[in-house]
Amino acid sequence: MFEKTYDAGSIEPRIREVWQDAEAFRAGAGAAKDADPFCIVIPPPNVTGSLHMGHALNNTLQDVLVRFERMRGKDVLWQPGTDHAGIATQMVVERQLAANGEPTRREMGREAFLERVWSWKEESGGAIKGQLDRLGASCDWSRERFTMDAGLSEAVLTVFVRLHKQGLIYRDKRLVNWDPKFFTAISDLEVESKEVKGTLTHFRYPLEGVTFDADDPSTYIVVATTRPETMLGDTAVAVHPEDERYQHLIGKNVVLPIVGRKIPIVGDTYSDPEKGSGAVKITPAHDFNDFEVGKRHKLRVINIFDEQAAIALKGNADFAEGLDAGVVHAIVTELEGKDRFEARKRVVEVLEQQGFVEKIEDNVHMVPFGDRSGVPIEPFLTDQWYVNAKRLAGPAMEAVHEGKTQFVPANWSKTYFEWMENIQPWCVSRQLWWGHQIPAWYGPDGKIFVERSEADVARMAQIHYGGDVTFATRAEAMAAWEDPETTGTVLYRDEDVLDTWFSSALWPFSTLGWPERTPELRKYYPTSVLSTGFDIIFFWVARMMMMGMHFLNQVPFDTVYIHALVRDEKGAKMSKSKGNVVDPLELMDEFGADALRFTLAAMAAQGRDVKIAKARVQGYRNFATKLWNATRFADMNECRIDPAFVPSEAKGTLSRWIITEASRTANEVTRGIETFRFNDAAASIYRFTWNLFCDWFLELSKPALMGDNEAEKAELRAVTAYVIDQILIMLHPFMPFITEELWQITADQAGIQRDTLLIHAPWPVNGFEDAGAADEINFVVDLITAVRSLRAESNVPAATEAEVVVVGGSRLQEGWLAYHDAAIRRLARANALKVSDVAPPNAAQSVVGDVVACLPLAGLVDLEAERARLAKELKRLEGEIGKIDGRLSNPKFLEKADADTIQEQREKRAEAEAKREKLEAAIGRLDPVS
RNA sequence: GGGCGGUUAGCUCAGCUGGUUAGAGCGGCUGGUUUACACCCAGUAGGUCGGCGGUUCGAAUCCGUCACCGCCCA
Repeated sequence: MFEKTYDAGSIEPRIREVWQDAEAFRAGAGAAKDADPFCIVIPPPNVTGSLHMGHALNNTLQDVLVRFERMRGKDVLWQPGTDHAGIATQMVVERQLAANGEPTRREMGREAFLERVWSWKEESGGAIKGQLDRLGASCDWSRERFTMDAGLSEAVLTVFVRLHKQGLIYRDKRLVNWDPKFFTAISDLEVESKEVKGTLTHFRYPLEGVTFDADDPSTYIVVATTRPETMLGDTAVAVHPEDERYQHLIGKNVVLPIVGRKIPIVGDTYSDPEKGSGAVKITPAHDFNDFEVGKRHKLRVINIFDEQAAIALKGNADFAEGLDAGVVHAIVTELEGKDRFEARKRVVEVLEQQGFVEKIEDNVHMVPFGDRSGVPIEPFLTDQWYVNAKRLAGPAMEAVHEGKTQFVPANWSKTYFEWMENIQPWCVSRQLWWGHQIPAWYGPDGKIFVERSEADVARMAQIHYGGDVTFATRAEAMAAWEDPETTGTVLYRDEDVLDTWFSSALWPFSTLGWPERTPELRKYYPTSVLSTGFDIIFFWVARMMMMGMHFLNQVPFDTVYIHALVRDEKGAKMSKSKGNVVDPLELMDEFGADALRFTLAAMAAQGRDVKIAKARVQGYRNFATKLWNATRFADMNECRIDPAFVPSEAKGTLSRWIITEASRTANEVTRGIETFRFNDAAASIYRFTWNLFCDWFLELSKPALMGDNEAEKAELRAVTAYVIDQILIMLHPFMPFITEELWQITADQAGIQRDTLLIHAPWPVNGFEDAGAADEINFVVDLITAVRSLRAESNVPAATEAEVVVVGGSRLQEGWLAYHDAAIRRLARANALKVSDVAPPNAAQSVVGDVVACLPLAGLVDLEAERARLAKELKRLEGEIGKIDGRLSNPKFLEKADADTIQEQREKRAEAEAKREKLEAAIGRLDPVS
């Protein structure tokens, strides 16, 4: 039964259950026979995550697509799941341990720790699933996957081993972005550069063979740095080869202060003569640019830090080489173990005392921060595993060039290409425990075995070494290798895990069962659409493209839809630290999931940011209520679904008009969704429902519904029920809950059984069109609007009924007026509707198309005001006619514009001219007869 | 420094391939207990489409340029 008001909070959980019981989201549910497949893989949210506005937007849009295609009868799979989020998850659990005062990760050991993470995952992970459910996301939860589950881990293993055998994964010693808080490498995409107020310290490096004199610039060279402490690892000074100031010094040495190392002055274009002194210090172990300079000049690479970015010079052979042992000892005593910031201070102090500091300036510069840890990243020289991304990028770029995958909006392909063209080797190893452990084993001779399993490794190792092969932890293996007593060969497995994105890159096919050749893989791959934010193009889209092309030789998806970024009302990016986060869960609590979804869809215009405003959500909540009440009204008037009703056979023009409009709307909504113009689709269904169906159709129907023409009444009732059904269908992808609920209620009221739930109801095709009916109803609508306007402007009290006289109507129009007499009188608040050849005296007048609506208001009309109003309208019209005349009298326009346009302008002019004449006549009538 | 995008009503935004009287929602104002709905109804005000220049018969729409704002990459 119909409750008085629509209550989203109580309806939504019930509808969710209905879908669940019907397994309505299951792959292929509701599909037509031999249907085309339609598949979307969800961008896997972090297992630690909770629903934020970006998720809400993205998943709403995906759900609109998915529900739409499902209703069109396609075989739909929306594949859900989460990723394991290496660093984030490990962090969460470590924090929990700390809060409980439990042993740390290192204290409890790898195995115990991983157990903890798993049990955390089982209990608290994946909260987002319930939140997506709340939103109405119709993913096939029975197929839910997790990047660490067995199947996906198998895929990861297969990919790693194969890429390694193909030479596309390799181990290398390079500078990485090192996170000194988490003690792990991270990819450059996980680094955020931020502006920081720091200092620029200018050092004087004395030239070799001259006596240093701070007052004599010819005895030293000035270098400026934002990171003074790294000078301990300097191995050169670079100047621009064409810089006249320094040319004579290239090839000479300077003596590094404190350290005493003699390091060369090299000529390299990296040094910018315009900047600072034009000379720069080169620290290959601690700066990416310097590393390149170092390679070009074969400079030594001296690492001065440990993994916490604290000074580590004790026992550091690279550092000690070529230095006086006493000096090394002094430096170690002074600085050993100090972190980089303390060391910075101390180094500057010492150099200052010795006169080596020329000046220290305030300086704003960019500093790289770890996006998870929030600490400055340290370029750090380590052994890591790399993917040869350049090789994989080729086919991935080619596929987009050839249009096999299309970006929507197309512009984003630029971003994709830009990154792909400049792609760097992808560092995939992470010094974490939570993740896919790298399938690489090390032997005592430095040999590395990359295989799918320990058994495979054992076999290969036996061939390589002969004799027994056993496995141990890294520490144990190292000890065994040192121990002369050891018999056989001891191997240990790489302790590191893979970047989470490595497994995410396989998502479009690993979730479908790859490397098994499953039926799902065959049916749904390549998937249809990938929907995501632009910030993920590099992280994910590009990598899925690379992996998909490499391993399946097919693109992972036909279309990449890039949605807007959600911002707050003022357009600022939402972030917890700014405190401007709008919580979608709260919005759903307050206004319902349908309202939130509709808002997001309506605001998802392409190429724009989405600024979420509460008032907007409220407005669409009101829309849901409006629909609810309209349906309730229809029910009160016994507008019941009539299964025998055939819309194309409706007789009344009002019926034929609204059916025409409904089918036009269906076309618009269809096109909107097909072209990812969600806002257009949403606007279209909104306008139809509220402004046409509720405001006009229902209002115009009222007299007939109240009247006693039973045949007419019966048809209107059937039409009303039919159109409501159409609205429910078209609106369902946007507002699934209220529509499904009404689908049930209306069926119950009609005492019929629906063939399917609304979620599987067929989408409308092949529209009905009766343009003649539209002419008639539009005439009536315009007339009513004009009369209402006249009343308001003439200050006719709402309660007063006035007479309406229509002047100059054709026979046809007079017929319309007679037919709709009751409706017009009702909506225009008229006690009589008359037709006349002459306008009554002292009437307020308004030109409606080719007739004039008159409101005779003896004594009530302010003639001056009326004249002014009509004159204003006349002026506007004359302006318009003038503009059109300008065009039509321009020979070049007639020559160059196409025939249709010219014809259109002529028609417009004729219309305007006719209206002008009526207006002039109307003004003439206001003059007292003289 | 390189690239991308934005600037349209008080606010938030539509306006696709040039020809519209430049639209919507919110907000404002006026008036409303009409067989649903005040989360409503009716009416109404409000815009030199950021500036300048160009292409064109015709520019909010295309091109250039400047200004301001935002984002991405160095």
